[in-house]
Amino acid sequence: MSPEQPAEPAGKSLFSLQRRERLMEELRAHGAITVRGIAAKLGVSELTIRRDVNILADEGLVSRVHGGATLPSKLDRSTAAGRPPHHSYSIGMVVPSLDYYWPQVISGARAEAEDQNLRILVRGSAYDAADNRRQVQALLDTQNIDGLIVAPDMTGDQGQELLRWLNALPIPVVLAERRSPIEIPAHRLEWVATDHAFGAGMAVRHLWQEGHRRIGCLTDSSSPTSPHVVRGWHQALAALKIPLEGSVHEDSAKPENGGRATHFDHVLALCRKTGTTAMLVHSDTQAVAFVQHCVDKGLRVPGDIAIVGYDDEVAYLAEPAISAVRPPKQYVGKVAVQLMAARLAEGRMRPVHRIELNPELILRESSAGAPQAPAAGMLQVPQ
Amino acid sequence: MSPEQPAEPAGKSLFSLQRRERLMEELRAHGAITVRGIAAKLGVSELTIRRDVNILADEGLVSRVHGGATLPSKLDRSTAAGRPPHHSYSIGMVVPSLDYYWPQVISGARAEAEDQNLRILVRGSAYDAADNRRQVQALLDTQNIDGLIVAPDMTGDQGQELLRWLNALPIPVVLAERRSPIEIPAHRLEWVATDHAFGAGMAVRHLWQEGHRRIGCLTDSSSPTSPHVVRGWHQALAALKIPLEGSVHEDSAKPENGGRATHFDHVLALCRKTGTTAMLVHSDTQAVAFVQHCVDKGLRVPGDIAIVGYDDEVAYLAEPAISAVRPPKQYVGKVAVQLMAARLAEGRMRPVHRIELNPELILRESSAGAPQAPAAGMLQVPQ
DNA sequence: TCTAGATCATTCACACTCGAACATTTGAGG
DNA sequence: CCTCAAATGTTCGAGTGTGAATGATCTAGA
Repeated sequence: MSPEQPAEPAGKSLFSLQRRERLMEELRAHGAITVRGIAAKLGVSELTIRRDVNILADEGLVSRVHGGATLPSKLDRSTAAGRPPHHSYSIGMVVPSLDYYWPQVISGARAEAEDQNLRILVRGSAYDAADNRRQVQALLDTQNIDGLIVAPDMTGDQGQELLRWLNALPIPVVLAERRSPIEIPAHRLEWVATDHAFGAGMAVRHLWQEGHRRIGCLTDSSSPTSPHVVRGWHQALAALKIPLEGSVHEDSAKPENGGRATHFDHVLALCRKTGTTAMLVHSDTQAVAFVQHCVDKGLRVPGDIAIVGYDDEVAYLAEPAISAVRPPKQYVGKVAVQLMAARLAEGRMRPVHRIELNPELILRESSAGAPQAPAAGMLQVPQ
Repeated sequence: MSPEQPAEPAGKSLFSLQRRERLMEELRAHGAITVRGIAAKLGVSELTIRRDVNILADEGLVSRVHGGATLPSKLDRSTAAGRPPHHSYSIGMVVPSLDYYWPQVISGARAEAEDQNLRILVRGSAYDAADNRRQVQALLDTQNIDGLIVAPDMTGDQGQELLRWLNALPIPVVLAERRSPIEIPAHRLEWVATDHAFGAGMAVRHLWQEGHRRIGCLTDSSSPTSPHVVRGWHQALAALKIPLEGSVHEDSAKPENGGRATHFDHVLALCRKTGTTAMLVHSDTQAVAFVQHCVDKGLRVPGDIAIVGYDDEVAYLAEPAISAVRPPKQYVGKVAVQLMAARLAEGRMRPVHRIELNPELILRESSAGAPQAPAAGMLQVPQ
């Protein structure tokens, strides 16, 4: 391998097909890309990106423009405009982040919208109810929205009020990765969400099967996902008869924890004290940092401590690569659009659908094998 | 590297099938593999890996790229040629009754199957796990079933064992009006079910809004639906701050209750004692009989006692016509077939879907209007 | 409208990968 | 023990993907 790579953020080089896949993802997430930007992001030359764009344009998957590419447009006369676009409906989509997690959801939604011949308008928002509402209102005011897909902040009174407001909107609303709580009879709201509790349980069971008997949990309470992960962790511990007290459960978002390194040291100390040999770490960004910290401290992963991340955004980049629970992000977007399309087509007679999707557990190195065999005889070192 | 590391053909070299399995594992873990890397890891020559990749690519399990392989991609047009065989599938369907409730589910399933160009084979079964299994086995043996939609009995050890067996079947399985419990990690089972708890809650809230402050529940514990109805009733009482003790909750399936008339008299006596003016009656067959009984006893419905039935099979036949919660039976069948069709078309990559549908509340005469001025001494009747 | 700067297409070179033919090993059955 | 067939390894010429250089073309801004 040629190690004279220019500062490559992606760590490992991609195959051409993956590169084009990434390119399409970026395109669907942002609506347009620049050759320069993508080249830098993927760590290849601009020429390569141009070639990719040409290939994709030949298949009609993108429209070429000077300096980059956009989603296929009917204004692009180079393509064989064989289909009547006739956008029957327009859907607004408001998501809390355009950097993490959500680009893939958007990508799945865009792909499905294209199949269903729908127009989709995406807006990013802050992680708070007031801004959620502002963004939705903006879509309602300026565009002609027939339906809304949204992942609102649901915390506090503001969140509840927002839900009520959404429920009362005159257009159908689908929540993505959110559930309407039973306390609020938001009976018109449909949703599609990943069953994060199931995902966490799957991770715990996997670690149990690998031989771990003390399995901790490191979460980030600032994320809406976290409560579900913790719930799944609890349920799995109960099912496996692991006592809750004595199990490490730390929150990396608590302000009093000081610096991250300090907190990680604290967590490791707790692990040592309780005999914990495996950790489920929510947000695999955290997991990557945690593994790095462990390695720096001379701990072997997975020998001394096994790690499973949650989200699978960057888990594969770590060294060693981190096993992670992967929510079906593309499908969340896809199913949300399917729900919306069916609702728009069938109207009120269709019953309210609420859909949970199961995540997948991706096994990599960070959780392989039993917890450290203390005095394991040196096995043969063949070859 | 820890012991157990399969960096070499340690112990036993793998058979080709196992090797391809490993290859797919690595692929799932990292999204892509290099021929070189995988060859080194498995201790075989690169050519062997290339041959494996070709085999897997022919089956559409991977996409070939220069230097390795990736997960199947739509951008890979080598595979898209004649892949979708559109060979029509056959679906088996086993339901616990061909008289009550299920005919409409079957009707919805049949309609959707026709749209999707699927063949569907329906079998009735008894309400017990052993017969469920017999019927499913018969379908598997005699017909050529590509998928199974089933509403099994899930009670007791036999029910759990049945679920495990279904989960292990080599064909996709969709449960209808059943949920796989979290205790059993039946992770492959998908389902579509009515949210009966929501339906019961809707009924309670409706009665509350009509002015009732004591709302009882008459259930039939022999039905799998009943626990959910009771749960919804409980949750709604809690939300409305109606104390649970003092609320009438009777089970018409309990054997010691003697004849139906006797039991109904008992229930009415309880209502009188507790000041209950409204009842949610599960299975509207029961509701019809109960209304008849009330009328016979000279009680006015809804004047003296308001009734809401559950299921809406025959509720409209009573005199007066009974308000009832109507589960979206047609849609349960329809969505089950949709799930199955999508699963058969998309294969393993599709995440497991679990869908809840909301029922509808059909308002008729038996629950209209406020409770009448007390004939006997009653508790406070505000508003 | 014109100019400066950016973007694009073409060519060439290089390294790596692929596939075919042939050689070798492995395992099952006679 | 032998034979055959399937699986695997080796070699080598052809093919493929990538990047640098260069000149043509395009866009933005005055």
